[in-house]
Amino acid sequence: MHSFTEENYLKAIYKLQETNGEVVATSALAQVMGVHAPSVTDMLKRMAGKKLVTYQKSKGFKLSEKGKKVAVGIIRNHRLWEVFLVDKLGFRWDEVHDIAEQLEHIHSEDLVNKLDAFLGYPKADPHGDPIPDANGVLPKSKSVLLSTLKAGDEGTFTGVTDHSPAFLNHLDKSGISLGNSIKVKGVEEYDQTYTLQLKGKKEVVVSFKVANSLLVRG
Amino acid sequence: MHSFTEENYLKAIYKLQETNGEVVATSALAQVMGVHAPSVTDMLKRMAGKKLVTYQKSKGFKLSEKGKKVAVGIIRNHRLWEVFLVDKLGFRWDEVHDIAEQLEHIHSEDLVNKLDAFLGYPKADPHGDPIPDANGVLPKSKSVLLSTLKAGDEGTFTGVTDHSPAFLNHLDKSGISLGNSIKVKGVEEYDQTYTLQLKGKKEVVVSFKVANSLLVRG
DNA sequence: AAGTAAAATTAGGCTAATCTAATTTAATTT
DNA sequence: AAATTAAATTAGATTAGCCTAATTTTACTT
Ligand SMILES: [Mn+2]
Ligand SMILES: [Mn+2]
Ligand SMILES: [Mn+2]
Ligand SMILES: [Mn+2]
Repeated sequence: MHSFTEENYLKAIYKLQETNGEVVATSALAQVMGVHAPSVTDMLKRMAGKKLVTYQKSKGFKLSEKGKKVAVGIIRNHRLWEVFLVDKLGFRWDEVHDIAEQLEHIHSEDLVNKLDAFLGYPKADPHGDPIPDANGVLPKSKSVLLSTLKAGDEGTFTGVTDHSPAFLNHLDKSGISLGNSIKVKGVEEYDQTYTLQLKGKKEVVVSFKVANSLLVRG
Repeated sequence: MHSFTEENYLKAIYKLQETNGEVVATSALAQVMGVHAPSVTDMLKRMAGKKLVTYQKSKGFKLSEKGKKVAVGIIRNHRLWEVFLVDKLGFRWDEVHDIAEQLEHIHSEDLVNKLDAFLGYPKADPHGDPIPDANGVLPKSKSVLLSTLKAGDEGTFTGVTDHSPAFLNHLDKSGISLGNSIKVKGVEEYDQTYTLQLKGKKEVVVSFKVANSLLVRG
């Protein structure tokens, strides 16, 4: 079907469109793919030939409907495998991403759907990212960054925007886990340090850097 | 690490050495890999450069210790994934091979060992093929072909030598499953048709072609 | 509007893995 | 032992995905 490389480009373009708007720049894609700009131009021409992206010379490009479908499929695979690795095999949430990067490219509709059933049709992966259903429908998130809350606000910790092992480990050490109820006790004026009250646990102080990578739902 | 292609070559060479003796011919490998002879020569030169095979121009080649280790690792992956697909996801034994051909190339020691534990350290895959342990040790099989038995002999059905879905489906239809106790009631002189008594079940008649693809242990 | 800086593309090359056609080496037959 | 056939290798191309260096296009300043 499609090569791993194509699938990785599609996924990268999808995520860039999600965060940076419809049209993607060659340089931005080169950066996230870890290749140089001419390689992207080259690849995009081939992908445009296969109708996976719409491409206008020097104007940028975006996914076609077909390309979007493939991208969402890969994301579905990735997140379901992450759930498997954590829930069934006992991996920690900071260990699974790289393995899922490989597993996401296994081609079998049947497999991913049976895996989905085996896992009990999870709605989110171990990092709180929503899992597209078999039709490619991805629930719209209602979460906001913890850094947008003020003293007195409350919410539930639903996800992270930084997926690095370093950050995830830091959260573990701080005793903050997905699903925790969080109340903002105070925000330091000077450096925006957050003092949090975790439901039934002790208070935790987190930097702005951390607060700015945590998603909460009111 | 190694490319999928390299891994597939290594696995193919390993299996050829197992059945056809130490030294493998270019043409034989080309045949099972589904490529033409010059491609094999080419690939072998590269693999010899990486010390995965020992190669003497026009004399044939065999796996190095290093190459053998990689091959057995791939086989371990393949067979464990097949167990997962059948035991956990509910696939039939005739459906899993192609998916396992993909899964076997996932690179993670940690993953395969956790999978092994999750499955309860199975000794054989759904087709009865032995699973190498984490050290690459592969139990020597004590099974023989059903076609070598005579009237009155008994045994347990432990594996197949033909892994095609067509054959596996045929066995299902005949009501013959892995682990069944089998007694040879008689062998037809003319065409070597076998009449079998399955423990607690009705008699089954199978052709020589079938008897010649079934492994039994005395 | 012209000049400069940044972004994108073109041109030309490289490697892995494949191919076909031609040639060489080894094995069999007579 | 010579002739023939079969197996293997060499020679020369191709494709996907990448690279660097050079050029062109677009965006931003003055
Ligand atoms: Mn991930
Ligand atoms: Mn994730
Ligand atoms: Mn198999
Ligand atoms: Mn098998």
